[in-house]
Amino acid sequence: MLLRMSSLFLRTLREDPADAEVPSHKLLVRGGYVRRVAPGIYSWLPLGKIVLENVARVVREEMNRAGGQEVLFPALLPREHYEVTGRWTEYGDTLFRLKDRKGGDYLLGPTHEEMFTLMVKGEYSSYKDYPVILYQIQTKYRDEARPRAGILRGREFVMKDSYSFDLDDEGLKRSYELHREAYIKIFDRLGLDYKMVFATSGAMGGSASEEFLAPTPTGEDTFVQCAGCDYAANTEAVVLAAPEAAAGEAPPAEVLDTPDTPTIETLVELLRSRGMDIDASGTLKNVVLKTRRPGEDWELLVVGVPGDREVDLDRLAGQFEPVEVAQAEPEDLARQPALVKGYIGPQILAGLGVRYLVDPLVRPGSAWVTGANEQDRHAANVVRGRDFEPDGEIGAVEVRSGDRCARCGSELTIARGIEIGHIFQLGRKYADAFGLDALGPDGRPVRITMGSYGVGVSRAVAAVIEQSHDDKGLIWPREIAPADVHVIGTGKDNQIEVALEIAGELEAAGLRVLVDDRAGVSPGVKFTDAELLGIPTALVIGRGLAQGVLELRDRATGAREEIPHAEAVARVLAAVRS
RNA sequence: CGGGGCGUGGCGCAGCUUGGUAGCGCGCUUGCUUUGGGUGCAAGAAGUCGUGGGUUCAAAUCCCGCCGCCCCGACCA
Repeated sequence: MLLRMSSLFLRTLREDPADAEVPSHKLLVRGGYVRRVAPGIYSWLPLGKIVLENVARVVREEMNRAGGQEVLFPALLPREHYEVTGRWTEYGDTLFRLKDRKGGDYLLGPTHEEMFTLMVKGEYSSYKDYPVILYQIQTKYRDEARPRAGILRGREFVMKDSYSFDLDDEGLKRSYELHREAYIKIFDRLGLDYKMVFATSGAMGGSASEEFLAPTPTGEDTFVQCAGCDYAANTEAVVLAAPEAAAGEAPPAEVLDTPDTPTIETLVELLRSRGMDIDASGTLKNVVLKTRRPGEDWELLVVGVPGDREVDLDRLAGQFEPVEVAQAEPEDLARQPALVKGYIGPQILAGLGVRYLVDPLVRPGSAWVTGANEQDRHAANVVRGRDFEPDGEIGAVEVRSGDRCARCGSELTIARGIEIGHIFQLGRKYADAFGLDALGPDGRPVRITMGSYGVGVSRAVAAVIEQSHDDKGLIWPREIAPADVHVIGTGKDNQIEVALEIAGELEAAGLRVLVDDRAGVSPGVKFTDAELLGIPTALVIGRGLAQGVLELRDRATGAREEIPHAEAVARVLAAVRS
């Protein structure tokens, strides 16, 4: 490949576009890689298109190596299949919907579980056919409430999604592992710094799930990582070390008169004034929420957390998906008069038929001061497992920097990252919806179990830039750079001819070459553009040419070295292949 | 959807307070100049001032409505 800048469809900008905020957006636009067409919708110019294809190529190679087979579904899909799984309605406003001339409903695919499931159902029917992994690299659409950050979060984006189909859980696990390994290779090759974080798709779903996050301050996902081991988790899925179990058996629960103590703060203050050794972390706060399945009524839910903690509604929402969670309103509480605001305790919840979940920090056997379900009264020594039994545990507390890792006990820190990949064991949700079975060896149908795996291809381009740029411009990792080497001819003699000559030799040697052969453009402009464009290696044919000297530059390190003209091709090859 | 900001040549902006018919930088065209860090000089091309209405002799500028865009939040398989 040989690109000549004298004819390349490229215009670089000296100023940041007014609508860009994050580095990847600014630099992609300034470097002439992309142009905005509408909010969250971008065109890719020649250099950008090359980079995008490079990322897709890496993804494709690794998916094929993992045994995946590439297919391609339409982006434009009929409503009916998404009706079967309920997603036509469940997906809400984020789904791009449209009508054809006959008034038929269509959508622009946000993800293609339905289509893959149907395709497999249509072709395969025997257990001998399985397992199988299919994938596509396709443009996806989501009508985001607020697209932002340029390429990072658009309404149209390129994504690789793959799906595994297995006969049993063991097979699913293997397919999941294959993807995990493939993703590691992909993101390594893309030159990304990334973390694999646990991202359980919820206490409700419960299947294994991990996200690949590229840590950067501009990321939208919050995760925790451990200072002491390699544990990392999405804040939705984080597991915190539970506190030490109290020694010995707690005395029987007792009810205390605690007038005017509707908040944890006032309660602790009162008890301390009576000489009790207690702080907020020894109290059990019970927060009333409500949940709603799609199309059903709200139900009350009480969540118990240590009194010094806040409930993280976002974290809960992620785990309840697609069930909605919200703070209960006074009128919701009114339906359960036994719940006395400010004095709610878990002791009576089971009797009321109100669902009660606790954060794992509320350990089995732990003793608490909590509400007595009477105005102005609290109860002490209320023990989980003795005086109340929750319906389950759910990570509910707002995670704090300094919380302890459940695995090694070290401190956790909170960081931000861009989600570039996600693998998870879907299970039989879609197979059930469409009745995807294989006929087993015993002549009976076996329900197929699926995995779902995504890589944000266009997003990865932006993520790479977020992690790899400086104040001068882009710094591409070799594997996805638009070219291997940028040959720059400066000067008024025969530098440009020599540049073209060397560029031709480099191309013949198998390199992808960008050559700056623009006449009448000053050296400063060429250097500045080269730094903006970010090709990893540059070869300058300039004033030293008469003495047989060229200059080899490394974009990432800024290193420059004078090399003999005669060795140029060999030296560039060595640099590119290092 | 709530809060904030902004719509003026291709891009980035000034002009609006105090109405008089549009300007700067970048880019683009032509000529000369310069050639290792965004050369210099000169001459040019290019704008329904988001949109509709109103006030006025006169509106980019004042008034009202609408539309759009950006940022923060809500939202985000």
